[in-house]
Amino acid sequence: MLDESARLMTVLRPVRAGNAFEETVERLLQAIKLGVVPPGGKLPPERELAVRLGISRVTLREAIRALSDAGYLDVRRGRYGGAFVTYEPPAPDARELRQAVAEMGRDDLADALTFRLAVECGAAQVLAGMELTGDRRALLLRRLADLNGASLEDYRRLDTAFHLSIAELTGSSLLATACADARSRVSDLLNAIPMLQVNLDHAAVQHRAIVDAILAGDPDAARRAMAEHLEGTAALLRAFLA
Amino acid sequence: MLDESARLMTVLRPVRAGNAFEETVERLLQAIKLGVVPPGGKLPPERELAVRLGISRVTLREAIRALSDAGYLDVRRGRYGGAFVTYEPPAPDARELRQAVAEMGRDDLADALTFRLAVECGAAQVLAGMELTGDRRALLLRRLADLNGASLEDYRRLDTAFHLSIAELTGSSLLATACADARSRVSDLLNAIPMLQVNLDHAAVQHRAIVDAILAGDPDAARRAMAEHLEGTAALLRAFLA
DNA sequence: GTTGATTGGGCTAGTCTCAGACCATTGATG
DNA sequence: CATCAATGGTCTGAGACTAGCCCAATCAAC
Repeated sequence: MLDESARLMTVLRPVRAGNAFEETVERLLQAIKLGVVPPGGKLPPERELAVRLGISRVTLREAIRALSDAGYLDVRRGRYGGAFVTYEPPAPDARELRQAVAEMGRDDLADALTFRLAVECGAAQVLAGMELTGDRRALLLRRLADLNGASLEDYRRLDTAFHLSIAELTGSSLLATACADARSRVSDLLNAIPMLQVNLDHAAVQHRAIVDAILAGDPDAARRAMAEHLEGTAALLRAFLA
Repeated sequence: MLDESARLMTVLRPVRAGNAFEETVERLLQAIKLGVVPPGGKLPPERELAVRLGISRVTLREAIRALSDAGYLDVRRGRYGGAFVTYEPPAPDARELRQAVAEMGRDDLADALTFRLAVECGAAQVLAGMELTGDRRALLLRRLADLNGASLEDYRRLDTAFHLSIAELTGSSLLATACADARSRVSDLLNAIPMLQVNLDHAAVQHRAIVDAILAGDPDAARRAMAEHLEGTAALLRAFLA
């Protein structure tokens, strides 16, 4: 896998991850699990959502039906109806963690963690190297404050929001997409990690360091702080698996 | 675009970039332009390639036909036949550069450059943080030597090979894919930049610094060297556009 | 030469997906 | 209580895509 053929594997990979139905289910699940549409929130109307996703209403409805059957959504008819998110992240549980890893495969896990480390550090570095308007600085600080004031129930969702905001603030939608993808690949695993106060305290310090480095315009420090933070959670994951 | 709806735009984006035919053309073009299949080289047989790309042979043949009509491929029948790459990167030309940027849009260009900066710096950082076997160290050095000994004709292709090797060596196929995608988005622009000896000399020094930092296991230095290198080519691009 | 393996070229029946139209339900509003 | 706008539910005909099969061309090996 070290020779020229590695590049063939990379570029000549499947054009599509599955059929339209499967890919749509995956995308909606990403929106739900990342908390883009929070519990109790409503997806956009079918007609609008189908246009956004670039698929037909029929296919979208099949996907919504599947997620409804699986208990992620509650679909209601009539005006002020819609598809409401009923999914709440399960309580952290080391047993579920081991199962989730088994489903995913250890190689894929390593791949996902490496990918996440690279793109999130890259985003932090890039953002720290940009000149930021007051608006953007304020948004970053607000996300940090939201996270620090979060209940245990909201913590994961606001943590996601904080991390994704860093990528979004770079203004690169490709980078934002990559970070969202990276996060959703490890989302189930992160949710399964018990939230101990010690870890939350460490995370808060690290989050603060990341924001400080970005606002100070220090790409090196931002990269280092983000790397330290992500390595921390990756180490937690590995610890629960050993 | 700074509020919650940014995440809706990111996650609820089109599920598919186009139909199977279009996506296949795009993928094959990526393989050709990145030099994964070099000029004179042959694509895998249709039956095998269709399986790899996860599409039907009919769709693949339509794509090959389109690229053949456009002059990228020469298709020959019979045993030892196949689809041979005839495309050679056009000679650098500032006029073509301006046109290529116009086709792509300045916002998309900024997006692509930001994305590339983030993922390639991330890859360099991650690789520098790993323990590398002798094999892998040797491969990296060989890619560097190949590049330094390249003719002007081969330079771009071997430069691509060098950069992509860094991502591939991390072992993360997600990261390798992201870097290949980033590179192909700016490939036409890079090809249009005149290759002046001064710039090549600068690049050689920077490539050396990147490899040294990676082999020394210094993620910070690797990130910094890669950022400096990429900012250099980005600056060249911007200069030719101003 | 003849042969045979390999490769592109082409056809068909069936499935997936789509666009668009129309129906059914709901609940705020007058 | 009647209305009506917004939303999910359903159907249909057309086009895209696929799997599988067989044909045609080429050329090394015998």
